[in-house]
Amino acid sequence: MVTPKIQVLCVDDHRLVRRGIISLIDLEPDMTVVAEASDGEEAVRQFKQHRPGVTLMDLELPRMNGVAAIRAIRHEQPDAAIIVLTMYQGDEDIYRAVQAGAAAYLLKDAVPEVLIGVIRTVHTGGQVFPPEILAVMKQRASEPALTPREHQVLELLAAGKRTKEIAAQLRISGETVDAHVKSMYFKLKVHGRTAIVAEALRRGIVRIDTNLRRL
Amino acid sequence: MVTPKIQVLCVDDHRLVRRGIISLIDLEPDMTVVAEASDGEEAVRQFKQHRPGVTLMDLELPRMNGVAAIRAIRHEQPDAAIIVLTMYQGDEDIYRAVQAGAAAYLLKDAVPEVLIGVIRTVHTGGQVFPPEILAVMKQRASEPALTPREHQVLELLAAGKRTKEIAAQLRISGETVDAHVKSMYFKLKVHGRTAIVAEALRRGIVRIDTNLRRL
DNA sequence: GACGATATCCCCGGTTTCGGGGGGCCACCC
DNA sequence: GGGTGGCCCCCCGAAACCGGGGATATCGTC
Repeated sequence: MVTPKIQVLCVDDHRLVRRGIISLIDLEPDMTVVAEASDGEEAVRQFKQHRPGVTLMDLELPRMNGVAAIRAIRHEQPDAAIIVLTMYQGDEDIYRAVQAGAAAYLLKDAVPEVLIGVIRTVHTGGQVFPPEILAVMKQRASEPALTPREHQVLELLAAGKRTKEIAAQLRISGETVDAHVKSMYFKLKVHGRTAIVAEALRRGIVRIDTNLRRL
Repeated sequence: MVTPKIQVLCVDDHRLVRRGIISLIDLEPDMTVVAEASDGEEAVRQFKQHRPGVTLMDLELPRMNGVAAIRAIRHEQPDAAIIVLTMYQGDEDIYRAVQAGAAAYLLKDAVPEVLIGVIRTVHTGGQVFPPEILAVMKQRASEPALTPREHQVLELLAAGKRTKEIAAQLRISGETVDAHVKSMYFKLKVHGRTAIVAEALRRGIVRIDTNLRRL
């Protein structure tokens, strides 16, 4: 009698990483990688097509980020088991991914055996959050969230723009920009323009775009 | 008659990535991974012990960064063939790694066949720099370099500190800090505190420390 | 309909930064 | 011994930012 294998979808934008994960999983007799994807949109497509029992998802993806992909997949199938497997990039990622419905959160330097174990666990409906991840989640939950507008302002701030430029781009007055910035000083408990940018980057609230320089 | 295999040292802090690389290389009949390392210091140790024909090196490593490890290895053996295999993190990395003596620079999403080919090339003394990497090198070479002092100031600036704090920490006057900052405005062609931080991060000149939050 | 959260705009006094300018010291190289 | 470059210090007016305060409107929720 043949037990059906656990079908895994592997999403990561780096070929070599996918390669490593696949070689690892296919070593196990009771699981197999049925599809891979290198960006968020493809991940959703592949999910719809293959309906894998478990999805392994990186968060930093081109075209559609991991969190958005998780949301799309869970919208498609609300009980989809998704494991986030990513580098640590700040607390915010963890919070967002869990909000979006991730069933587990692992860092990329996890030992192979743990990954295998987690796949089995989430496949049967379980969740796995290591203690350090849980600690971040609890911490984060106790902190005030930024409003959408504040987030927009923060984004532009982190892009190096100054009050006037932000005001122009958002079509609001400079005073309003200031008001949002001041509100964030309180929420993030920092003082100063550069400090807020540093803190936001450290927490992973915003990112800088590191693309190969436009030539 | 047996041709000796190309001996490879694989350095990366993520187990899964090493795993992928190894499974790839060991598939080739004429090469084999003889050692791995997950941080810079271990990389140097392993190099001394095994004297591999080719070293695959990530740049973001704990304990000793990749560039420093490259320097240490080349100091040990000036003709050591080292391939940098990393995610793109800003132009500065490329420049520094090449300065340190890297024989090739590949991005982590390179196709496996390319990696294999590059290993063979550098093993016979060759160099491989893809056109986009070359372009960055040329561009960077034409730009003014920051002085050590400026770099220090930039680091503190990116940590969110303001003029006074930087002055205190560096034991210089606030005016001098300003002078350095102004000099960098010119060199980096930006205006404003937040802009200089954004630009420095984008280029990879400085980094923010993203460690799991100290609890 | 009252309430809370969000978003907008405003005022104001004090501090910091910006962007010019200036000069002096030292070490290294030609 | 005269450059050159890094580093340090200073001045000043204009602009930006800081950190309080308050006012109004909207939009949900309860």
